Amino acid sequence: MTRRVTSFDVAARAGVSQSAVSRVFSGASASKATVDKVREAAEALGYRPNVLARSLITGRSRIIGLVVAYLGNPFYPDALERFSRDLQDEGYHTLVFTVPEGAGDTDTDRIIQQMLDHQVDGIVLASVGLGDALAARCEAAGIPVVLFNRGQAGSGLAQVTSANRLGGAKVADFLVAGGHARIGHVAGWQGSSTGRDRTEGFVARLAELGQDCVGVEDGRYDHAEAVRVTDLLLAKGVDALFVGNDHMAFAVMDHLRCTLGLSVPKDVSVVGYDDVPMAAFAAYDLTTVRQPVGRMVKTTVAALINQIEDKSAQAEVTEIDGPLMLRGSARKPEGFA
Amino acid sequence: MTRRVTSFDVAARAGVSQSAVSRVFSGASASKATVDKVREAAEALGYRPNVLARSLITGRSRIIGLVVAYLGNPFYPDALERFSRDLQDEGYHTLVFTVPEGAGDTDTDRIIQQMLDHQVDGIVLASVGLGDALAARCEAAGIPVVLFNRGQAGSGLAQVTSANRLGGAKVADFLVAGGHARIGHVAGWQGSSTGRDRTEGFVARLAELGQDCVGVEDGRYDHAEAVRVTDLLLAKGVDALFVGNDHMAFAVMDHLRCTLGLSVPKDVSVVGYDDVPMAAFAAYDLTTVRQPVGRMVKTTVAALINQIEDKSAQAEVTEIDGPLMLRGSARKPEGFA
DNA sequence: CGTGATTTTGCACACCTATGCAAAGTGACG
DNA sequence: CGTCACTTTGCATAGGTGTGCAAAATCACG
Repeated sequence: MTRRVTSFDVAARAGVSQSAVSRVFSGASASKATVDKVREAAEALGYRPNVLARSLITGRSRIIGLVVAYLGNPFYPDALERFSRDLQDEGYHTLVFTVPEGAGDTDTDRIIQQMLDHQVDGIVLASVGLGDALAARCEAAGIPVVLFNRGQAGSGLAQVTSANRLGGAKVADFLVAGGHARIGHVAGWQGSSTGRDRTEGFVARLAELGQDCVGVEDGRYDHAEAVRVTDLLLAKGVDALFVGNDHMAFAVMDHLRCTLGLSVPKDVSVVGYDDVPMAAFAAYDLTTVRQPVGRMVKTTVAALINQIEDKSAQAEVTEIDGPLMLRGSARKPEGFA
Repeated sequence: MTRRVTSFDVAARAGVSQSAVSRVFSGASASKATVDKVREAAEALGYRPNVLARSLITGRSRIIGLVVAYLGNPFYPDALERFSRDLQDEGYHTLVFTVPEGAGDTDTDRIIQQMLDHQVDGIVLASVGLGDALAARCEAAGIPVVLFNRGQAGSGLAQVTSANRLGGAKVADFLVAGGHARIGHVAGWQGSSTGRDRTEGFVARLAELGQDCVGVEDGRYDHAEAVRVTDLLLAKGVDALFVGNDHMAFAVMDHLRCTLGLSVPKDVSVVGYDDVPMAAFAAYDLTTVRQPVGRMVKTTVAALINQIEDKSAQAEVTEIDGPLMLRGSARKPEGFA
């Protein structure tokens, strides 16, 4: 195995100093003549700057830590793929950390520690619960953090979500317009801001419209749990269900149709949240609120890079609106916009 | 922002030399007394070794590059999650690279280059086509590579797949035992070894059983394409379809049931390949060959680490057998084992 | 206690690049 | 040509760790 070719080798061949080589490759000023000589020598030798050495001295690794909890919900692989792509386009790379199923603060802290070890320039926390200690740790280390698809009030951290309250309200409007009289809600995990916000927006709008929600049960973003609480709501005689995310909605629909032999939307209308690709599959054809992943990711990346490049930048809280996708799993009001 | 605490700081406080600190943290030999002093000082100062500096000098980054093409097929997020976890357990981290949809060799090469730049200790290529140049490049750079869920004959690279030929044969056995007379095949992309192997195993076993395959059409692992060729096969009057992976099978089933109004499995039996979590959803209840992701990933990780730690290690080619999961999308032969 | 074998320790350097600083170079203008 | 403003260049050092080498310390044993 042959030794790596270094900037000194290039310098020697080009007849300049090592600094000159460094300057050419880090985009600092240099005369046309030098640039040409260096470029040619580098080409000939197959030189590439050593990223590690560069990071060591600049203190910037151009690596972003992406923490993600559960890829079983297809919303996240989609987001992950886009993060990787968008970050690549910006010259950054993605170090992925998965936090184990029932991870406590200890695990999260260990992961944060590992990210600090790798000197990541920024962190995206995708939908992971986090202790208060975290914000402080990152603050101390001066590492920008953006929460993706989850908020934490008063944390002072930047965050990007969809307009969850508004989304919930849209569903309420839609179901009421559809003439549903007994509406139930399989909520997203109430320990998460997204879950709470969707529920709040939904219930509040129902009230505004003069309807009571027949029942709200926490489905905890879990298949089995969603099915269990669906039965509770059915016992109350619901004719429509707003389910906290698509992933649970699939389980609910399967349960209604295949286990109970009910018809969707004839017996029960079902509305989800996320608009994952699968929601458009004919087997489900799920009416759902779209979370605009693409824009959410782009916004997150922009916010992160902004913070990285300008440490004094404000931590912004962004909500991105998404449309209600009208499909076949819920009765359609006539002429509903 | 306070300066990082270095091994010199710890050394000073512990009253030893910097080398001693280094030795303690890199697990080299040291006296009990030194170890204790260093540990205590490090604890007090909150010292953590600088990973970059360490990597720079050892030439080992403890980072694995994971290249993945398409996360829309839920098989890959599952694998990705497991890779991240298993590698974390082994003290490695995962740098994710996504290769754009219609990427040519140029893109792949650029990605490889970026991984070399980051001095990854090893590379997992998950189901990505690759030019011949690649193997040479990695060979030259001395970086171990393992192909995951795709093989390349004669590349000399290590690879881990499921027993695709055998799997295809199992499906043939099953469908014939089920009394199907006109069997068709929506093949996985024939440009990939997995696609070809499954098809070969399937067709060969059918022949052994004295049956002709009514038709074989390349579905290219793509929804729309799978649907298109399904129509071609239906025109030939098939009563059973073996589909090259679950992801396509869902599209095929949706098409058969929802667009054409056919019954699965009454009119047409459908069998998939992968056993992604969704295959067990009641809406599909897909009979399929399981790819044991867990074991495949563990095997891949083991093979990779083995190669990293012992550069002279042979590049092994491993096939892992998985069972046929009997569900409701295909007619069941009586007493089929 | 003396001697040789073995372990522990510190010194100094290597890994490879970026950057502050001062010297050298370039060009403009009177 | 002289002066000044400005750009380019090389020198030297920093960034934080691992490791070969030789000196020092420890241990075993007669």
